[in-house]
Amino acid sequence: MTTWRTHMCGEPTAALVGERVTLSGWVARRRDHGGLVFIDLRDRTGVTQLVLNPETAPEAAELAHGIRNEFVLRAEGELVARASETVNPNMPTGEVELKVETLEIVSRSTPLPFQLDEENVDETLRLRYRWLDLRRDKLQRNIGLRAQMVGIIRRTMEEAGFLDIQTPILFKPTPEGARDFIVPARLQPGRFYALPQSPQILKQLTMVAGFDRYYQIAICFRDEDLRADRVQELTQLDVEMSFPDREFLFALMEKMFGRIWQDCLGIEIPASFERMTYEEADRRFGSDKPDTRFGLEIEDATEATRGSEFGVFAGAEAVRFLRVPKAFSRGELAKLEEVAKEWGAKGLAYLVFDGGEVRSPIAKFLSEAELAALDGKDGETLLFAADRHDATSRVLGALRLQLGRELGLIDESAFTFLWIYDFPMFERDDEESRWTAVHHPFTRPTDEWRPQISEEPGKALAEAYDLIVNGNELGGGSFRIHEPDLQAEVFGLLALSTEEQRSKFGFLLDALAMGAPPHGGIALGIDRMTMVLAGEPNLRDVIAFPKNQAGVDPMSGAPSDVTEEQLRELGIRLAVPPS
RNA sequence: GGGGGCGUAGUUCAGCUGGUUAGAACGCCGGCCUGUCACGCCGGAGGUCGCGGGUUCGAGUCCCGUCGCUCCCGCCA
Repeated sequence: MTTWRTHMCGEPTAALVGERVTLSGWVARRRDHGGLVFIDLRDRTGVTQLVLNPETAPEAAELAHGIRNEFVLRAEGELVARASETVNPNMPTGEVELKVETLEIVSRSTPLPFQLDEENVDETLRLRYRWLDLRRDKLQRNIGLRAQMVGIIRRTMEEAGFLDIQTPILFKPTPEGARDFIVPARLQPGRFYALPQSPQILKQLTMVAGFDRYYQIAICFRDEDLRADRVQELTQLDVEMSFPDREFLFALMEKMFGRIWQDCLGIEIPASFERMTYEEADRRFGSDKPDTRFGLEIEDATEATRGSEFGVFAGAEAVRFLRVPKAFSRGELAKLEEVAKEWGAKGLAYLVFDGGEVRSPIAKFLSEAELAALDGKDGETLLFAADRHDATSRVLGALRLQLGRELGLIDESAFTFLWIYDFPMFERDDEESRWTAVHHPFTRPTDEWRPQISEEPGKALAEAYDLIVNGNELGGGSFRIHEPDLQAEVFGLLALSTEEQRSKFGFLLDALAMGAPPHGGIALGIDRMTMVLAGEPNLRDVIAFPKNQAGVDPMSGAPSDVTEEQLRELGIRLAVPPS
């Protein structure tokens, strides 16, 4: 209770009837009857109806005629029960109203650039007037959920003995990963800091420093192109522990998510999450982040069609298919083929089992035995990909997701939590014909693979894991390399010369050589977690002040030009004219 | 870097196979209204049809270019 208000606008109930109440908030709507005026007064907690009666409060009623949407008011009076026929069952405070005696216009508003209750407002406009946009129910809820979630995260980590340690924002460029945001260093002309893509190395150093358990809600910067689920500055829960144990780490995260879902949504989730190897996820779902809210799993027909007369099948490394519970029309199949081609397929072979017939251009090439092995039921369509194994995964994984959505197979109210583990250490970069790290270069191989990663880098498995919820990668982590010789071996496989290793990561190798404990951890995307929690398809709607897809903030105009003087101080000359 | 979609009052949208003065709702301005809750009623203002060019007797509509936004691919250790 302050001089501004005795209650929040969402609080008045029948229990408060008869009390003197003062509310402050925004005008959500005004209904001016010429005599009586009704105003819906809103704050973060809800809405209460104000009634202004010219007979009992002539000054306040007079003032109310000039009030418009989004004015800020302070209203004082008696909270009264509404007559039964005027109760509004659609609002939580609908049984009561504030009979205003004193009204104060605290702050006025110009006419709004858009209506707060209008749907589909152009996003540039929303971002330009973000302070208004944020007043809308949905964004109030999203930002509120996010704050609640971060509170639970901090409590959970503190209880488990993790120390919140801040790491620098101005750090060293790390050209191995995403593109860096670069910051010129005025005190060191011609040199640059980089904004961290993640505090990865620094958190490892806190382990070498003996802090044992570290966490941080860290902002990470990646200068890459944006998507609905990707921003340039992301917030992550960054966690690291010494003498790590995977069961301990998984259980801690499961406890944290359990609390978040319970407190924020009132939903009980499994006490421990399902687990799946990378190989199994790829085999069954064609993805390393499968959405397991629905089936439609990929089936394999490689062996069944090995000797087929259909050359495309017989000659392919893998023949795999989706068994879709629908007999598609020719037009639908043409569209699906377009999708398959977008994902790199040359075409889309299919068998439609429809009314006792098989509709398909390829059926005539398949033997009775082959058809029998595929076991098509009436009303089904089998969609095939025949190619290298990874290509069939890509195509069928994408088709599966699209069909899951289109055919309504996804239970939108469900949450499926899933650990994926046993990731490969390396993948081949065909363009540069070298190995790159699947997770990052500091990830250790599994104990089994440790002695032999250099012999078969393409097969080596990493002690790495991802957490997937409803097909969204919420984060991932690994156990790290704490032995300088192993780290050097991995750097070598990644085609980093000894000189590069020293210049880029010398401090890490030095640290590992001075008593580094085994350590490992995880990082979870706070923005994406909020997205899943709030059921938002777009990351920007869970971030208070996001930038658009071009990395521009329509509100402030950032990024912007700097003055000649600023550039001169930094020793920088532009090679492109200022836009 | 590539592909798809969108761009018409302040806002959300309609505008047909090219054809008179580009409409509606909300918002805004003026007036009326004492139980509304998307209050109601009467009246009014408000448009570079993103921008440039072309085709045509005539372009919001067709064509070319361009800009902006958005979704996706690439990219994101």
